[in-house]
Amino acid sequence: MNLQIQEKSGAPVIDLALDTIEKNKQALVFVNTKRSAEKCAEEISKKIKDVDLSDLSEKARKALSRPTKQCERLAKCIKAGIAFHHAGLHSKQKDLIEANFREGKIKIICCTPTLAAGIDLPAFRSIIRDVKRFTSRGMQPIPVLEYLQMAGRAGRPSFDSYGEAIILTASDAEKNSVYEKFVLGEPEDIFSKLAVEPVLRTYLLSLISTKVIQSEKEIYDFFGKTFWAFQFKDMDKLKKNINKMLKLLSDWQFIQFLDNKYRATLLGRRIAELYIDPLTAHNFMHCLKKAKEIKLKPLSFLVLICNSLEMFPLLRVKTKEYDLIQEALAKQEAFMIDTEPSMFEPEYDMYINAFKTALMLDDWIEEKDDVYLLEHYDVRPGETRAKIERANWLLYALSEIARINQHQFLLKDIARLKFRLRHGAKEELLALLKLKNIGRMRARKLFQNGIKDLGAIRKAKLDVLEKLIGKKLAKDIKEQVGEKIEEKNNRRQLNNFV
DNA sequence: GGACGGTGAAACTTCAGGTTGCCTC
DNA sequence: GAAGTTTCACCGTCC
Repeated sequence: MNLQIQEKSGAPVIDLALDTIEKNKQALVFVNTKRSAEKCAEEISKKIKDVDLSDLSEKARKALSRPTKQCERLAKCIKAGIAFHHAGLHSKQKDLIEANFREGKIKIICCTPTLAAGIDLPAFRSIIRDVKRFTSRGMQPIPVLEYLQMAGRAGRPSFDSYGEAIILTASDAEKNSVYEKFVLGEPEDIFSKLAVEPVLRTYLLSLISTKVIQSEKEIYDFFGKTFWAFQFKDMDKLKKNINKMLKLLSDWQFIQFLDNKYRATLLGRRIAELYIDPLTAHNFMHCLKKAKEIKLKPLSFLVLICNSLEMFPLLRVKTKEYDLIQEALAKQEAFMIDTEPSMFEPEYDMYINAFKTALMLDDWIEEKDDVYLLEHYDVRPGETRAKIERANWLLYALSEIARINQHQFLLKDIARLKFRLRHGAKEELLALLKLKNIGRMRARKLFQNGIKDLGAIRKAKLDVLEKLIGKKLAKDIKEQVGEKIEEKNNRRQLNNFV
């Protein structure tokens, strides 16, 4: 098909976006980095003059209690009916963008592959600016499967009879190769992930634990029927891999071999239930043994959990901050449960990244806000939330492992940390945070005004509370601490403020 | 003559996203 | 590998 677009800006992406809007249609622009998504949206929005979505823009700006630079930038774009979308956005902002794109208010979304799959957000055009992405092996073409996902966003069944998927290239040569690879090319074969060690050991333990497979024969039979075996073909090598994992699981005492049957130990069963990598569990156990000899603080636990595969991808220590992080690490060394690898070992990079990630979480529980975290760690609200959730799960797993291994003295500390992590608050707010509808902001406000626990709420005058957190909420928390407030008001359900 | 501001080239820096789980402290 | 950002030299303008 021949597509003629008026050249206006010198940048094909912008021209295409403007053309789409002129046709009164919508488009998704796919780029390969978060930074590019933001920049691209910004550039397009600069060209738009006659649109003013101020209300929507304000909503996006105020999604967090204090707007980050990212919020400001997004708000500016949305004002012109353009948005960017990537994993760094807060979920409130993602929802806002998606909903308003569906409604047709937002015309263009510049995004990373977040919108390629999973979410049903069709547009008239899919504009694919980048078909290469940085990987550990340098810049690599994206898989054909991924191209198909992006292209598949084009064409809204209820609005258009067809859609347009457009790849942008820089030269004729590139145009031809891209056409051959993506448009004419076959999608890649799918490869079984069972071959990856962490996955294999996790499933092996899980299957033994649930008694799906117990004898050696059953184990081989089961895995022999998997897609992995079908693809891999070499059953001897397969058995070797399985045996290696079985030995590891036995050495770690997660399984036992009795009467020709593998059985999960109590510990192994719990680990399978927790669904963490047995290696992570083993490392937790190994480190907890040393816990008694070390003066522990929240950061100790945070580094321990960050230093596991489940926390990937970790925050990266950037060239400029390398010395700073290293210095911080040296200062905290005495509190670490994990043994720090030597600087010359390959694990050191992961360790220092884990340490940085832990520092970020440590600042979060010291009530630092998103603005601070973005400036100091280059971590965006969406990414922070994802890390917190993951850390929460791992802390739960850690406490379960501590319990089973008779480290009862640690349970309280871990539970407190978990609670603090969930709320992003200092220890002193713990009592107030137990109230429904009271998050770190409101709890801090109450605390600063001398209301420091549930008893203080009981004693506090209603009008004092009302001034601090509003009428409805004041009554609500009074009732939560067991007082009855006479007034026939509809009780409104408020969202949790975390 | 010096402060200031705009411009552009060169030097650096950084680089997607998704899933798993439990209950309460 | 390349986009995006930062840095810095250079030049013109204004007071």
